[in-house]
Amino acid sequence: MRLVTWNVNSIRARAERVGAWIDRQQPDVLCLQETRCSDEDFPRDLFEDRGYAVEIFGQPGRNGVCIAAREGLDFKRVSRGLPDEGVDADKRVIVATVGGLRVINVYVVNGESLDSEKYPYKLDWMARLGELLESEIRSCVEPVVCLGDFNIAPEDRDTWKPPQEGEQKILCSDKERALWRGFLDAGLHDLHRHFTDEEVYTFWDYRRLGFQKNNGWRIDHVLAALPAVGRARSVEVDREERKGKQPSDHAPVIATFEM
DNA sequence: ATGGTCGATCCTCGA
Repeated sequence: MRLVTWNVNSIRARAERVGAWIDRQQPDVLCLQETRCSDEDFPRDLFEDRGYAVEIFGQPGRNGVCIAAREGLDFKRVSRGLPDEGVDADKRVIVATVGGLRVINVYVVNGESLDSEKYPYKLDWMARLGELLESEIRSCVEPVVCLGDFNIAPEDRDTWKPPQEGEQKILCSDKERALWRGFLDAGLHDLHRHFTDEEVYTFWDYRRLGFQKNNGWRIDHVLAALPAVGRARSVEVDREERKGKQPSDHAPVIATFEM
């Protein structure tokens, strides 16, 4: 089972690259973030023509998530959004049982900076995600996997430019990292760290020649609860996909499971 | 020393 998370930064702008990548990499389940597209405008054919079913949760212009899965893997119990959200809430999470896993695909709030009003929103959103995760882990019969763009570098080695001693920076702040550790305390394991101590990045800013200088961040993660950790075999970042013409600013992360 | 992008949408905002 090849399970993928990839922030594509617009599914319509990325359609050609996403299609070619699927053809090469043959994922079984593909969790995308920042589709940046209304459900009405979503290019379903991109997936369906390749033999994938797709469940979408989008909004015009920003955010938006989807899960595509090889036909036959059988989507069940699909849910959209965090519990008790209004209809106008950001479209940032979609959950489905597919391929024998409980898959929680998330696009965590970026937060912008610590003095932005988006920062407390991020902390609150993460706390509410934490409640969803605990509830899924507690109640779900299938092994739980939560993957996506978490907009968190869990440790200083997960960014090219860690904060100075005593400094608080977005994606690295004590409060963000405490919420991240809360996910781990709930029983989830960071699969990348489960397999390796390697420093790898998943995101490089388009600005300031981020990729050329390897000024990157490891902010796209695959978290797995215990039964799924036992089935996990590898986690790889497809850094090559960040190269070339019109790449997303994030690389895909591929986790494999023996099911 | 500094700034160097991209995408969607409206000519700015968000990342």
